[in-house]
Amino acid sequence: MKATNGKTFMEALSALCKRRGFIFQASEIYGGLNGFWDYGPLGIQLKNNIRDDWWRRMVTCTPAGPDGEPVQIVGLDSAIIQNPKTWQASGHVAGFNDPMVDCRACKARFRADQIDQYECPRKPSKKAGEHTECDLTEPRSFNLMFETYVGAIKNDESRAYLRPETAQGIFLNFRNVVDTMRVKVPFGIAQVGKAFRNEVTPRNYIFRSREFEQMEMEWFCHPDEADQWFRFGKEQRMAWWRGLGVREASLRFRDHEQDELAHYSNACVDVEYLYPFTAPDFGELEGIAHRGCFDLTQHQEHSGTKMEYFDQEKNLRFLPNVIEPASGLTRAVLVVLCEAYRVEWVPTSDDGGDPVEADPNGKAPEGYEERTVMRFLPKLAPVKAAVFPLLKNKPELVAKAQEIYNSLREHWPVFYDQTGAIGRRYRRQDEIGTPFGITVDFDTLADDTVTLRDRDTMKQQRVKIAELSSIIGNAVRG
RNA sequence: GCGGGUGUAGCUUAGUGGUAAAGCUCCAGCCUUCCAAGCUGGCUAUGCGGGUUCGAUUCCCGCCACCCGCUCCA
Repeated sequence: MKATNGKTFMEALSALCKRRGFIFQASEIYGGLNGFWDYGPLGIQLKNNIRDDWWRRMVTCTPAGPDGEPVQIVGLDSAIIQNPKTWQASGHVAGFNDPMVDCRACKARFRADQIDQYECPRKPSKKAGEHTECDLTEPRSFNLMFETYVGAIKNDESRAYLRPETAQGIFLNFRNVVDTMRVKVPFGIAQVGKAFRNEVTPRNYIFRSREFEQMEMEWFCHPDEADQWFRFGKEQRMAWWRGLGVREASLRFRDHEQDELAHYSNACVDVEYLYPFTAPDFGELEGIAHRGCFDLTQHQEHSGTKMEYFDQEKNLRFLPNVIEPASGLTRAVLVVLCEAYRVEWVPTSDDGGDPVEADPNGKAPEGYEERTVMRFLPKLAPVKAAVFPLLKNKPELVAKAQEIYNSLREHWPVFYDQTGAIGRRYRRQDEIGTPFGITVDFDTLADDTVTLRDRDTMKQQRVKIAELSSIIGNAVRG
């Protein structure tokens, strides 16, 4: 996929992200480290804004459920390193310590040293590998989890793992939350945090990295209601992605086939996005899984702690089923960046109309010039507004601009810039997606009005200083 | 993990077995009454390590990173 000047879209986007302080290669001065990324001053602001929007939707301002009442979801922040038995119970350790052989044909996985004891899933009468369609890989070790050692002694007893997903921390605390929060099934527990996977092939910028951030919610419900909540979660999640300003045509659902379901899952649907590097195909963005009672059962068996829930009203004791929407926060950052990035041609004359999307293969026509702009929704923009004195060598303009800047930054991340020509300052803000430019000129000193410049249309209007807060506030609330 | 390609400043590109050049960006100053203007000055680069050589950014080897295919992807 081409962008401009022969560069691919992703090259142009990652160059902007570096140039403007969104995303840097981790330990860049040492040559980097494959699969790790640092988020710069604007990147962390953007990431936090997405995270906060998810948290608001998931925890503090949940949607109404089928009965019209808001669904109940509480937050959690569990440890990255848990008792290693956690990962034995969850199934993450199994198969990691021994070389494994996969069958490409039937997706089955066998221990290499015991392969003659397995039956081929397709042909119960035959051993693995004996069927004509069997397509076995070489034995390989899968060490998807990062290992570390707890305490001073490094041995098998002290070995622990960096969590490969945040979900298990939620299951471990199911009883704690039920016992302390007066929640009733159905309810959910949401968590945002780092997860680590020693991926074979990190690829495609921040799409698949070895350290990443997840936003997961485990919804606990009665088994009879699980299918209904699965459908509900599916709709809610798609609505959230659209609410980030992602174009409808760039999103779709994809149901998992029976043979690609993970070991814990009864059903799974992916929200997929049309990534520039997968186009014309879509790529995974979020998974919504029906996990049945797999996890609570496993932890109940391995820990000996009862995970059953007792419904007082119905006098029912049962092991809840779990619906899990699991998405990558860092992947959401990538999607928002891809959606926002535009190269446009803007008319050089005042009455030339609105900016138009640039032809990736062409030069700007006569009367137009090129600009790069990040069209973030105001609620996601790292910086909400920039304040400029029209001229920096006029102390009265500078003083007034700084006064406005200082009052606005009480409420939002706001930028102040007095360097260079005013047009140059607007364009700088376009590149980081600041929705509003506020310029203090000589009229300001007379009537307390400023020009408010819109990032997308590049149009300006005169507004009272006193109105700025409500204008920006309304836009940011969306 | 396999194969191919690429590594010179923040970006885009020069160039050389012997002092690394330019434009844009960025910073400072001057100027400037609304969309990357002008003038002056400034910071900043041969991915890392070894070898050959009097001398390596240039030639050779290894590594690292990135890109493109495949592979993989709880």
